[in-house]
Amino acid sequence: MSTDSPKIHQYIETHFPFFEAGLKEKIEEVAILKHFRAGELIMRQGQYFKHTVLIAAGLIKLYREGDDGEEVFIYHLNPGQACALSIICAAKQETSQVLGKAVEDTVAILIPVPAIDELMKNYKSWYYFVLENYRDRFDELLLMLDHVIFKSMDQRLEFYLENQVKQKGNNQLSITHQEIAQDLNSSREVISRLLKKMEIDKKVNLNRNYIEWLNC
Amino acid sequence: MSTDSPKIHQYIETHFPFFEAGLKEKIEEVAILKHFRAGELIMRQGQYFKHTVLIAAGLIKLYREGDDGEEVFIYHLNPGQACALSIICAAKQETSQVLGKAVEDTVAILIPVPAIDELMKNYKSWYYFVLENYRDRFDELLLMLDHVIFKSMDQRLEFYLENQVKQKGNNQLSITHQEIAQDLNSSREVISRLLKKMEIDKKVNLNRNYIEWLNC
DNA sequence: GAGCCGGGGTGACAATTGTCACAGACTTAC
DNA sequence: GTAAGTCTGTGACAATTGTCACCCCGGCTC
Repeated sequence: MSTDSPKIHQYIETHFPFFEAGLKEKIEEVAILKHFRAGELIMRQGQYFKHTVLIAAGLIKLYREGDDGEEVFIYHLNPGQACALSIICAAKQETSQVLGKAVEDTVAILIPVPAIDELMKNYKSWYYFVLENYRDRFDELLLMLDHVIFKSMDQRLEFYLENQVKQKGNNQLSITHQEIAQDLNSSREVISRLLKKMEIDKKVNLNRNYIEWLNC
Repeated sequence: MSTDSPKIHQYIETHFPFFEAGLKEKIEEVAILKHFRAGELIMRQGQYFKHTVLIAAGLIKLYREGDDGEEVFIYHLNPGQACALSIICAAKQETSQVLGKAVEDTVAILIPVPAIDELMKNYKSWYYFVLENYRDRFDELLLMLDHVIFKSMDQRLEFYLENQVKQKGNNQLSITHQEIAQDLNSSREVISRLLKKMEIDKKVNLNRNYIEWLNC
C-alpha cells in the first residue's frame, strides 16, 4: 500500500486540488488505488459497496438496467468526480442502483467505509465536495429525464453523440449503430435511419465502425 | 417567532424523531414555519433558495418543466422528508431545477442558509438525514427514469394512479383526465382511451371528476 | 327553457418508432 | 481463394401515441 501512496498523492493534487490540506493527507493514509481495464465492469446493480469511489483517471459510463437486461446510458463519470451513489450506499450499506463500466483504462481511489464518517465530520471541503457532486449527478439525471420525456429520438441521438464527442475529446467516435441503439434503448434500424438523415443534413459523416461528428 | 416555537417542536417530534436531542433544539432555535395553501406554488424552476425546506405537514408534488412549459410530475414530498435540492442549492446558492406545488395545505420548516454548515458539522443525525434523503430522491428519480424509458403509457398510467392513491391514502382520486395527461406529458384522449381499457379490465371505476382505484 | 362550458367518449388519421426480412460490403479465419 | 461473421442500408409493415373533429352529458347562468 505504501508504494501506492505517492501515486494517490499525485492523483489527488491533480484532480482534487480543492480538498483541504489535512483531508488530502487523510485520504492518502486510508485510501487504496484500483485499476480497471477499458471495458471492465466496475459495479453491478444490486451490488454492495465497501468503498466510496473517486475517479482519478480514465472514463466511466453509468447505465440503468431495465427488467429484461437492457442497459440504458445515463451519464459519464470523469476524473475529479465521485460516484454519488457509492458515497451514500457505502455509508448506509445499501446496494447500487446503477451499473458502471470503464470506457477507457480507469484508476479509482477507494476510501473504505469506516473512514467516511470522519471525513464528513472533520473536513468541510469533503462535505462540500459530496454535496456538490450529488447535486451535479442529480442535475444530470434531471437532464436525462428531460430528454427522455420531452425529446424525440432524433434529438436524443444528437444529444448523445455530442455528449460522447465531448467526453472523448475526439470527434471520431468509434462506435457501432448497434451500441448506440442499446445506449438509447432503441433499435439498430432506427438509429441507422436517423444517422442517415443526419448525414444528409451534414451533421455527421458515416463510416464503417466510426462516426465523424461535424460540429458546425 | 417565539409563538411558533412550540409548534415547530411538535412537528419535529412527530416527523423527525430520529434527530438527536441537540439538533432538535438547534432547529427550534433557528427555523421558522411557513404555511402553504393547497394548490399554491412553493418553488419555481430557476428560483434561489434562502432556506433548506423540511416538510412538516401536508403533501407536495414536484414537477420538471419542459421547454414549452409542460409540467411533468416527478415525485411527492411527504412530512418527514426534505427537498433534496433545497439542501444543496441553499448551501451553494444555486437555483432550483424543479417546480413544487402544494397538493394539500402544507407546513414547511425553513432553516436559514447560515445555520446549515453548523448542522452538518455538529450533528451526525443531520448529515445522515441529508444523505439518506438525497439517496431516496435519487432512487425515485431513477425509478421515474425507468418508467419513462422502459414502460409504455398504459403501464406508466397504472403506476401513476397507484402512486397517487398511495400518497392520498384514498382510492377515490378527484382528478380529471386532462390533469393526468399533463402530469404524464400525454394527451387527454390517450389517457381517456387507456382508462377505458382499465375500466373494462376492472382496474378502475370511472366517474365524472373522479376515478376509483380497485386495488385488487 | 336556452345557451355555455368543462369533462369525457370516440372514430379517423398521421407521425414516430419498433420489427422483420433481406441484401450488400467489408473482415477475419481457414 | 472460400466461408462465416459483423456492420450497415433499406423497404414493408405493425403498434403506439398524438392530433383533429365532433359528439354527448351534466351543471351552471341568465
